[in-house]
Amino acid sequence: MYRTHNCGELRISDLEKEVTLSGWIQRTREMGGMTFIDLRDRYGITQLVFNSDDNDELNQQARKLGREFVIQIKGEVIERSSKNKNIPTGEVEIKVSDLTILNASKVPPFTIEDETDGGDELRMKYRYLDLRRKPIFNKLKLRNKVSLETRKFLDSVGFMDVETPYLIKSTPEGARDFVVPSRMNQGEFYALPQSPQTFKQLLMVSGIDRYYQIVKCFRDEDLRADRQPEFTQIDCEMSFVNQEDVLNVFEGLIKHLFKTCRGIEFNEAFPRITYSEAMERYGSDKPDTRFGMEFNNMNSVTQNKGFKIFDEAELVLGIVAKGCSDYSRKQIDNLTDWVKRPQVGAKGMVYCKVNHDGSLKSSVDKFYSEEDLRAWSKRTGAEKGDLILLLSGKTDEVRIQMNELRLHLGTELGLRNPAEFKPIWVIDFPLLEWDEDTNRFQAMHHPFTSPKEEDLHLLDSNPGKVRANAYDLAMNGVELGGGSIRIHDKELQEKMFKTLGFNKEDAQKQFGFLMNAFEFGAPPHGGLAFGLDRLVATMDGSGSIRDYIAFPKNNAGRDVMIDSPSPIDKTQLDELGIELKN
RNA sequence: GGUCUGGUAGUUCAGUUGGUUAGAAUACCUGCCUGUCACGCAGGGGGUCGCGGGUUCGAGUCCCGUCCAGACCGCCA
Repeated sequence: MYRTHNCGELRISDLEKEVTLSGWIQRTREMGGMTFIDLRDRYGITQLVFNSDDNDELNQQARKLGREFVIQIKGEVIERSSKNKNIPTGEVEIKVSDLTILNASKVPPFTIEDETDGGDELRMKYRYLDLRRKPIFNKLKLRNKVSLETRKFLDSVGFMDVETPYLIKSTPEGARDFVVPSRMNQGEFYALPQSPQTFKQLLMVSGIDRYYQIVKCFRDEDLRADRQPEFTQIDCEMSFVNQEDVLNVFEGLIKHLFKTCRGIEFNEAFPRITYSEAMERYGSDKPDTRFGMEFNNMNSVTQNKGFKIFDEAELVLGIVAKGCSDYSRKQIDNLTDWVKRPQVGAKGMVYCKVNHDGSLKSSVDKFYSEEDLRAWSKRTGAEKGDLILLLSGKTDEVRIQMNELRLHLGTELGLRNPAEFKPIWVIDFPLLEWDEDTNRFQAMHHPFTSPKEEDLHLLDSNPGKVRANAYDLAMNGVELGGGSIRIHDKELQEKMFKTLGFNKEDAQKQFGFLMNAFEFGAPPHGGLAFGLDRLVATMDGSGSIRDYIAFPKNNAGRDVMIDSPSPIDKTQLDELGIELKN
């Protein structure tokens, strides 16, 4: 038997017990004739004590042990003469009578402590050591809890877990596919699913009625702090539902998860905002509503006063930075430089200070009278001590730029509290968006999304104006997930493919299986998918998903621990019928 | 594909206008220390300054190229 107890459970009530413990050596402290060892496992730390007065040989052995050695000990639980209130086991220690080294360890390349000295690169290379650290372990533990509670909740409301295949068919729509060559079908390739979308719809045709799956999805696109090439979705689909039904069920899921995993209760219904309103007020389809600083349309109070930049702009937007009227010239210059970076791309920024004495000072005083500026502060609701910032340009561009500025200022001013959670449903997404590169419309969500009934008549005349039965859940500026009510009618699905520029043959070749299925009694259905990695990270107040994945990939899509991807040898290539270009 | 930031001891970092033998902390090793718990004290070892080229009397420092890492833009139905 390797252990009678773990390293986190012994208490003062266990005094005089003979116990066996196993674990890793966190630290050794030598005190002349005494040696203290912190023994660590997943559950905690227990102090071992060796004394040369009792057993000099054993004490000498203990001194030879290094960090991260795996040992097993037998001994008696005794009361400490000086106690450590910082750890749960701090009142007791083990007077060791028997010591076995189960495995030695090299000196670890970084310290296995909460505040490690290891950098990201090193931690990823030795991820198995990184995972020994409590902060990282706790992240995986939270993920486990969220995953478990998701299953409990969805099961309790009748959802059934069904697995769908990972080796499927490549489609040109959407993200790039990871492809897998087929040995038995040379020259042909499987694709890894970007999502189980079509399969879950087919399961609705099968009468599964309520499906869910916590499932890996794969996208061969560039990475970000919140994007990995393989990621996990909570993927769901329901039959005989409208948008309202779907939103209610999954608002219930999110509330359940926050309550059970974080002890946070949302008493109100999640607010809803239409896509167009979200763009007008926040310039984003995933607004961070933890703070205000909403956009104000300044066109009527800034144009036709002789300032050419504003006069020629399609849209002039203003936001208020609370209490920032005493920003120095340098601070404002820094902000201006920030919005002019290529990543944001603004041409410039206009400011107007509403000073504490009520006077107004702007960077464009030459063009605007005091009265004009009064109108600005009235329009934006700026008060004494505030700073108004204005950007102008083409509507789409200036909204994106202002969104960046708003989030930047929100961060700078400490308004984005990681302990605060503000969910918001964004609804009524456009069905299509114009793609400049291919000169055609693309599905904003995916080609199976149903148009709003009342907008159907626009599908031929003005496709860009058609709204979809599509919805996202955003929280704290993060898109947690989204979904739609799907098309379940073959004719409409065919028309959709036509609008997207598919000819009939291609549509049949790629999605014939789905349209054929629609001819055999497809029920109305819809669903939604949450990104589990993002959800867990957001619930934990973190913007990066990497630490919530046991073995993540780096910026370039590489796993630096196992060093993949890697070349394969010629024999393997030959079997697959593949020849490399160079 | 692009922009930005970084790469110096095992690790995290400092290193001034280009100028002596490249430092600190921590980790590691040795010795001392009987109530430590970030123990303490004394001593010690440890460097191809990512790599290649260039400028210079002289390069960790400047220039060019390249590799690696991170953040972002494009991309992500």
